[in-house]
Amino acid sequence: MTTDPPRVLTIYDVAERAGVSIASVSRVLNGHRSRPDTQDRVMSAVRELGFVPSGAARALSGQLKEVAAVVFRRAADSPDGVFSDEDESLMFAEVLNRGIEAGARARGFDLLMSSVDVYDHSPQGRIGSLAGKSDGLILHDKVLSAVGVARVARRIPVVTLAGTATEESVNVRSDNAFGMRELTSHLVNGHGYQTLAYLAGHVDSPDNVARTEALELVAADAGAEVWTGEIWRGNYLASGGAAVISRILERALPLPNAIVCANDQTAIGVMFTLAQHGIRVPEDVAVTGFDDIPVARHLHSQLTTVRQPIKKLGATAFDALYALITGAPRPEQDIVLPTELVVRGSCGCPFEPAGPVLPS
Amino acid sequence: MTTDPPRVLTIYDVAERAGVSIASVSRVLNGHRSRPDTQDRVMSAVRELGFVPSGAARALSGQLKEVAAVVFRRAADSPDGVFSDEDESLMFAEVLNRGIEAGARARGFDLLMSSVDVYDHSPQGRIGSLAGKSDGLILHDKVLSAVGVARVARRIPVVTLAGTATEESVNVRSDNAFGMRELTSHLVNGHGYQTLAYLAGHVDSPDNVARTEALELVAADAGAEVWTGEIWRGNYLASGGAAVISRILERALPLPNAIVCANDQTAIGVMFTLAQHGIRVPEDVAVTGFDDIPVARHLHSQLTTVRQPIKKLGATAFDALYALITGAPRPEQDIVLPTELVVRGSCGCPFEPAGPVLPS
DNA sequence: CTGAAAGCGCTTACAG
DNA sequence: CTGAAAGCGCTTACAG
Repeated sequence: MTTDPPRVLTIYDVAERAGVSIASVSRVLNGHRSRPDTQDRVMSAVRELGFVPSGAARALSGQLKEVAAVVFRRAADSPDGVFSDEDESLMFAEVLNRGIEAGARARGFDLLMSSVDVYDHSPQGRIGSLAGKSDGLILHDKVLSAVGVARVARRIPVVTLAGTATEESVNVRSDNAFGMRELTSHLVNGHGYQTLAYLAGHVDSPDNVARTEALELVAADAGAEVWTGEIWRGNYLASGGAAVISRILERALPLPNAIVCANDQTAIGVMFTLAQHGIRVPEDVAVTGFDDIPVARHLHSQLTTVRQPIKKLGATAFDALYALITGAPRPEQDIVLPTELVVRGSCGCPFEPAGPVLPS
Repeated sequence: MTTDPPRVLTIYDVAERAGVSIASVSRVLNGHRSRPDTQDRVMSAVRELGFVPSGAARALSGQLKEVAAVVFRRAADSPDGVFSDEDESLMFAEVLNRGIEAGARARGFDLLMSSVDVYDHSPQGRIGSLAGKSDGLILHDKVLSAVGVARVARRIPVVTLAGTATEESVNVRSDNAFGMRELTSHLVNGHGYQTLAYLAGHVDSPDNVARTEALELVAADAGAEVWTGEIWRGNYLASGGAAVISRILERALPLPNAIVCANDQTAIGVMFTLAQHGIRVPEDVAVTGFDDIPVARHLHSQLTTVRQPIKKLGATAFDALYALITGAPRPEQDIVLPTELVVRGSCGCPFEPAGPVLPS
């Protein structure tokens, strides 16, 4: 019946109300052994007061913050019209984050999300600050160099996605080589295509390297040509894929039998630009993707691609981080999840949509 | 040249290395007055050591955590096929979050993102924990009841989005009434439609209430009928819109001249289901949305809708929260941003796409 | 099982 | 402008 002061509550208030010491309150709150009636009194006091412990104080006393920081790159709004809100479509990174979220939720962790601009070449500051606010870091592809990762990983647990494992950090990726081998084999052996162009992602990303190599290997085996090089260089974005095709067509360069895109997003740009020029997929040229992002099945024509278990990749990354944080048995340094070829229409296979697709 | 122990660095290490007291280190780090040479020595030590201050300790000493928590609802995967990864498309909430992020970035804040399941009716626990880890909360629509908001807002700064302002919290919303009046007037006065159905969102959400009222008012003025009621009740999701239309058609109930959807996402489901049944938009029935989410312009037919400044809404919410946190002059309790009618083809207007749209 | 007390790593009056 | 010291709100050996 007394009006409590609007001051923020501490464990002392709870202790006073429950008639016990702050140590007991702390123990009950953390589920340590204590007499049932002590528990009751503390819990009642907590409930009546609406007490919420200070995360900062817990963390300072050596407890976990129960926060994992996730860092990813976000494209600045690109200037060119059509794909200018490319970053506003749900792509790979977003699905990945949902997977991480699912993993985090299961452990009662919250996620500190931090995007760094594509053009920010020294996100060290941001990442340092995140390290101070979290128990561990999950870094998407291309956020930090291997050296940068190694440095940060010495201070705080780090898991990279589609990166490279270091001495101290764990990497989670999917089996790019397997997926690309299956896809390439389908194209050259299944369809008999003789010329494949590889529309690359960031040339130095491990994913991109692995995909190129697998493609070239299988194609060489089957005696098919692979076109690569400067002009076929994209950036994992739809706008990049569109730009490459525009350039090719402008210069009236020949098209291959199939354009193998580094990822689905690139394929979206490619198919769009081809359509603009009246070039039909797959009749005039086959196009394939990589990832199987949700929109892939709503495209025209429906995209043949390699499915990565995107959400699972995210959840696995969190689990690995959690193991690192809690000092559980160290997870493998390089965790590889399986991929799967998904044949739809854009490779030239007859394809009947399994169900209705979104109106478009 | 000595190997430092792998122990985590503190301000004491920096002080020792710089040959000053920890107080001086703290001052330099926080940009307070100090002699240039003190600054230099401290900064050098910080750099050489790679020191990152403990967020927990700063927070415990009464400093800001520089973290804002954002809570939003996320639909659990719905069981029905077509829209089952509805939550995997970039919709309203995601764009809103990007706006919040932009605002936060400008102030050096990080965002603790936390989604609560649609069916979680007591997210108190999660929200309590977030309150302990952040300087303030931004709550999306329908996360907490007004009473719940009021309670939390007594402990920590709170800004709600599309909610209701309380004594302690600030609300940010857009001008639903204005937008809906414009839209309705366009339909009844511009097109002369006599019957409008309102496909509702969550019946008790303030947005939904405001939209219904505005619609009914303008329609009544023009002598047009508005159909509402149980059968026209949706849930802001595409699957909800689809379900309503399916039911209507199953029972062979009549269609109105125009279906005014509570939001764009609902309209997507509506247009999809109409198309399935061979009913043409806008020839057989006009359809409109609300929000102008990015995909709205890629739909067939292109959606006439009311544009909310979604990103700006998010950024404004953060700014209001920041004002609350820093004790700046208190922002208005109810901040209202303008809306704008966007006429495209789905209302029956002749409409020539301004530019190319995504292939589909 | 419980309480008194030290300690986590910072910030900030308070003297100087 | 600088340093010694108190204090932020918890957790956890250490005694009892």
